[in-house]
Amino acid sequence: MRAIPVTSPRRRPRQARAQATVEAIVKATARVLIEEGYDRASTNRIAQAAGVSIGSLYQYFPSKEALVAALVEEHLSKMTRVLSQALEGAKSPSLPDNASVMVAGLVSAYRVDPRLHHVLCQEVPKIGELRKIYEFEERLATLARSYLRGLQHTIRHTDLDRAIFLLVHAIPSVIRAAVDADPEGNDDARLVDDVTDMVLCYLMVDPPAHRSTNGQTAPMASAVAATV
Amino acid sequence: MRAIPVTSPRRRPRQARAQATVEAIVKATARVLIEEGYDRASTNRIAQAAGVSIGSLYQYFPSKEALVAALVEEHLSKMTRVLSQALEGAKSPSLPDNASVMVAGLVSAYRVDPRLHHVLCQEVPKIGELRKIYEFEERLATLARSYLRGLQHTIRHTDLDRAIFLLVHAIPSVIRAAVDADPEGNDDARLVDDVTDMVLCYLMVDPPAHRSTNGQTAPMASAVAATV
Amino acid sequence: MRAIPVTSPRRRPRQARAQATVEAIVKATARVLIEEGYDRASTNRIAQAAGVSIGSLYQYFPSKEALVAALVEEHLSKMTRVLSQALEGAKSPSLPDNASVMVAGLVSAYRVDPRLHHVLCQEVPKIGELRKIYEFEERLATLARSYLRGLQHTIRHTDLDRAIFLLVHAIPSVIRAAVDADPEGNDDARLVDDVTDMVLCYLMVDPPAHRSTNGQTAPMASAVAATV
Amino acid sequence: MRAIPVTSPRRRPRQARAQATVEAIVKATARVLIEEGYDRASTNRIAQAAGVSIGSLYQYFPSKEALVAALVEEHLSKMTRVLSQALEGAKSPSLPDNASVMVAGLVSAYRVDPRLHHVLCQEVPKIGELRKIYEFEERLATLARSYLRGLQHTIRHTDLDRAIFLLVHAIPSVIRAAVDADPEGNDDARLVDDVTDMVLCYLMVDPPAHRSTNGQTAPMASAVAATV
DNA sequence: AATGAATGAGAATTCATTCAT
DNA sequence: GATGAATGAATTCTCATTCAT
Repeated sequence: MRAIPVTSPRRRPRQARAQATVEAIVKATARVLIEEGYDRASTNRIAQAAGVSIGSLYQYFPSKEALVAALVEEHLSKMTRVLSQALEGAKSPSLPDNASVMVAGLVSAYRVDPRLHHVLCQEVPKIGELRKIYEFEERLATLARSYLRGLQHTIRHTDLDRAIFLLVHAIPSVIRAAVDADPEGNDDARLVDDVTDMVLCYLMVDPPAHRSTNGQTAPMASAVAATV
Repeated sequence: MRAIPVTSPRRRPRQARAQATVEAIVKATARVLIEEGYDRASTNRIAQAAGVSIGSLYQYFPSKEALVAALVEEHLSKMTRVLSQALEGAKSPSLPDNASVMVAGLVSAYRVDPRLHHVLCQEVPKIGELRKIYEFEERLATLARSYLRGLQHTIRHTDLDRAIFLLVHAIPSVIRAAVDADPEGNDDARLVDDVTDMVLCYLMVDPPAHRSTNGQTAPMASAVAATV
Repeated sequence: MRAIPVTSPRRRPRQARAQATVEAIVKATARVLIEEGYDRASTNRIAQAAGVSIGSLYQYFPSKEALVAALVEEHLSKMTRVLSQALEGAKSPSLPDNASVMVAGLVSAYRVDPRLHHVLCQEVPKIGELRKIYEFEERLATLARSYLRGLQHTIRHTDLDRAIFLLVHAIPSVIRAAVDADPEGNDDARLVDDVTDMVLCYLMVDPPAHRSTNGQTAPMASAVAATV
Repeated sequence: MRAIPVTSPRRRPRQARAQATVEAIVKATARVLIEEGYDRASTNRIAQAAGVSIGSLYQYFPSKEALVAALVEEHLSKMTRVLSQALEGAKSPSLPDNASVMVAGLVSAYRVDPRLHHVLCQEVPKIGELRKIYEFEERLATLARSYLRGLQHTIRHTDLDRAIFLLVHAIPSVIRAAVDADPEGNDDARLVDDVTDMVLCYLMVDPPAHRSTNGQTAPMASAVAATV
């Protein structure tokens, strides 16, 4: 099958100068990936974009894949951090409240760098370390599972894992599509409402009263979304 | 930015033999794409896999992109055909009935060649003609729009396009994930039920009685699914 | 330890044109190896020296090692051929007669392309297929063994294999050194005599009468040598 | 042709610490050369193996060639030292006695670091200073010449230089082969006997009585060998 | 003196594509 | 029409060497 190249970083930069170089390289990787696409993103081009010699690039990254893997890792941790921060505020035990905060957090996460995310998901071959892009959704599933377990009684589904499987695949792709379609994020409040609505309809035995308001933004939910 | 190569087929083969050659090449492209991934899939390898000389390949396809574009086209039309066939049978005007048939049709469509679909969606750079892979979901949206317009009164949403946007992105990604996770398709009946349930919850003012059955397959829906 | 690269030839040339290309490449490899040494002999330089594009080179040889391996093989078979031809003539069962013919044959073999032989032995890393340069001496040992077994009674040594081990390592290196020191081969007749003398002294219970003639060429032996 | 790089050591280290560094580097060179082969032995790898920064390496050695040249020098002087020590003991004017001591000394010399010797002889390109590896055999020739001149009358050969040429190329290669084939040196005593026997047969008008004992170790000779 | 970051020429190798037969 | 030989730009990656700290 396919060979999996080495992706573990090569040398830990000790001096500040080297740290800067590494960062410049990773940043340049993102830029080139976005602007040129995965297969046009040659290591030379990336080095050039980073204002660094090709030798320096290989001093820190043993292969092109290692480069992208580092970027994936960074991007993922950014998304995770954004999501976590968004979730910190709201600790209401109510599913509806939480759902909208969660969805709003997700939207923020997917706003971190949508164009990079796109390339990482749609062009990068998912081999070895590069499979890690999928991890965000896995973390999401874990998160959802642990939260929803405590609310089993308000949920229609007997098979919670199954319900989570559906949501964890349905929600991100809706958000991703919406984010891609609306780069400025003008409509994010409504997006949050719509997705939240979808989630609540799907999960709850008795969905909340705003059930029929789709098309008009429900005030509270969008207030939360706007703060993200 | 990125150059978009010529992708229109070079010459329409008139003779049966040539037709066979073209088919062999496209089939080989699919095979190599699946086995090697996009960037390892060289035209020489494809020609070899097709049992054809590289010269012959270029006789019919002016570039690698044209080759993959042809494959995308073929794959898309197969999926569309499978979906259409699935929809032909059921003409009940009832949304619940139709939804499950539709979902079952979609599942069948995504079963056409999941591994190829994966490569086409997750690896192939989406430039020029290769964007066409997104067309399936666009066709889906059109289909849904025209069907649901007639049922506005049974639907919660005032902004139908918006609701369709959500569904059209949510449903395929759930199905794709489920199909990838269950290559044999043993659980397809349940998948159809679950997704249908999700759709109906989301769309209908008064979702049907089986609302709370998730985790147990609703007989009727799975009966339909089984016939696909 | 050290990675062993692929060395089996890539594609069998079918057309005459390709055959010529392959030959040109191997010839160029020898030339560049001799002129530049192993580590300066880049595949690009070789391709250029062969008047062929680098792509053509890799069409037929999957790696630099494969290239050198092919050369080794060719060189070895040339040497073997020359030796065999030299041995064909003389079928006398007498050890002295045979020895000088054998030695003369060896000298001719080591004259095939001494500079190439030198690089192949002294610079090329002996990994994988490239170990084969050592095979000539192994073949020699086999040859000597089968011949000398029939003459056990005229030989001083009870442990024949041991005696052969010594000779098989002693003789070629003397010849090689002499060949390198005398590129024109003016002194080959004397070389044959000297080495033959050495062999006979070493092997025979009663070495022949010319034992003390070293320094003056014994007529018969040199006559044989001259015909090679 | 080939450029010959600077090989003279850059600065004579005066301090003990620097001396230690230099030694560590040369030792590391040997290690890496043996383990990785010449072309995989990069200066960075060597510096790392020496536990020294690449900058320090270049402080003492102006080039890779200088590094290897220093190693060659060291290795050669070790071999010479071992040989000299072995010769010191025996000062008998008898050729047979001396021959076996000499051969035993040679065996010890070639046992100094056979794997390094192998790389140095068989892989390192013999340019510039690196030709020095051949010097050992040249010193040997000188040694043999000066010793044997005094024994002309017991020797069959009128052309002594010629005889020495043969021996000086024959003997080391036999010893090298035997040493490589028997890394533990279990058979060294016999090796010494066999080679000595070969030498005496070749040189002497009346070879000693043990002429026919090959295959059984002659007691005295092996006694000497055992003491080395 | 020492460190290790940085350099960039150059090596091996691939692959889309062209062209002679 | 078909074949497959040939092309060479482009890519990944290494390594001897220099230089700032």
